[in-house]
Amino acid sequence: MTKSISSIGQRSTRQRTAVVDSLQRNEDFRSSQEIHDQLRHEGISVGLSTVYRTLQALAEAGEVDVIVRDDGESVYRLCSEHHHHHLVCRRCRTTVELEAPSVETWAHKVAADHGFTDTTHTIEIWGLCPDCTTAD
Amino acid sequence: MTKSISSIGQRSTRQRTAVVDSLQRNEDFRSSQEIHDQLRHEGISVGLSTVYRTLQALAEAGEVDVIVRDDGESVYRLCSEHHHHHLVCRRCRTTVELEAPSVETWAHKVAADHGFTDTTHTIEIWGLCPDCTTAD
DNA sequence: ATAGGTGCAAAGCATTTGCAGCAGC
DNA sequence: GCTGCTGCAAATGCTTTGCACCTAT
Repeated sequence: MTKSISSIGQRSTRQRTAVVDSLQRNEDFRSSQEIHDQLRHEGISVGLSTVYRTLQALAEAGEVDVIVRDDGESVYRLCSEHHHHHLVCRRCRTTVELEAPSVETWAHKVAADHGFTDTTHTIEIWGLCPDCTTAD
Repeated sequence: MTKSISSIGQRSTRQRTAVVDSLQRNEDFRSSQEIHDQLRHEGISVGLSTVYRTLQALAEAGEVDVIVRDDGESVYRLCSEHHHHHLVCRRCRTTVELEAPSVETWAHKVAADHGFTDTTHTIEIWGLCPDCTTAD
């Protein structure tokens, strides 16, 4: 299970394990800095650059989902094995994972119709979750 | 026609006119810096901060579309009067404006199903346009 | 005349990078 | 012991801000 995760790099280090562990214990998208902070609070000292480098490697290896928030900060989350999208609370960041075969199909069809190749897409839905709606 | 554009701020200045003009003459998404560069090449001197401030104001007024690129840079484009999405060439930035009523519906429905309120969504499709595909 | 706008330079942030030291293998 | 990994600090790149000057009204 941790097997596939350690598919990045050639060595298993305390730092990488810590970052991956942190990802595994969290459902929502978090930035490098947030992950770094959490580790620090847990008493685990890992350099910020190492966190960045690790997340980057994981993203390249396809082990994590990356989305760029409206403010330009990149946030990461371990992803399930297949493509999906998210419904995110803009206040508390609660995240619901969505599957949308019909939208996938639509995206590829539309792109193909216009002669585009090698397509990818970004679909994110933002809103207020039930709790935050009530909290108003 | 320029009327609605001048809806930001209280004064009509050379600089704002220049930025809006530049937007009107371009179909694709461009960053503040790119717009600033273009104006400079046209011999129009406008401070970079002014470009940023103007685009920000336009975005707040809903006059332009903003999307955050994968690298975290914000890019702007005058938007038509209604909600829509984009198919963008990741190499040359050619942009096709899309309308997708079915996807709109899907997004709102999915959000509502999970009890989310006040929802918005981001849908961008990236790929290589026909020209750039051929250029390989 | 008088606020709102502008421009510069400095500050802020997230992220990347160079390099010397450290540690898996 | 070699090589990859780490961590610091400095650098980078986009964006924001403070502040004095300018200018449309």
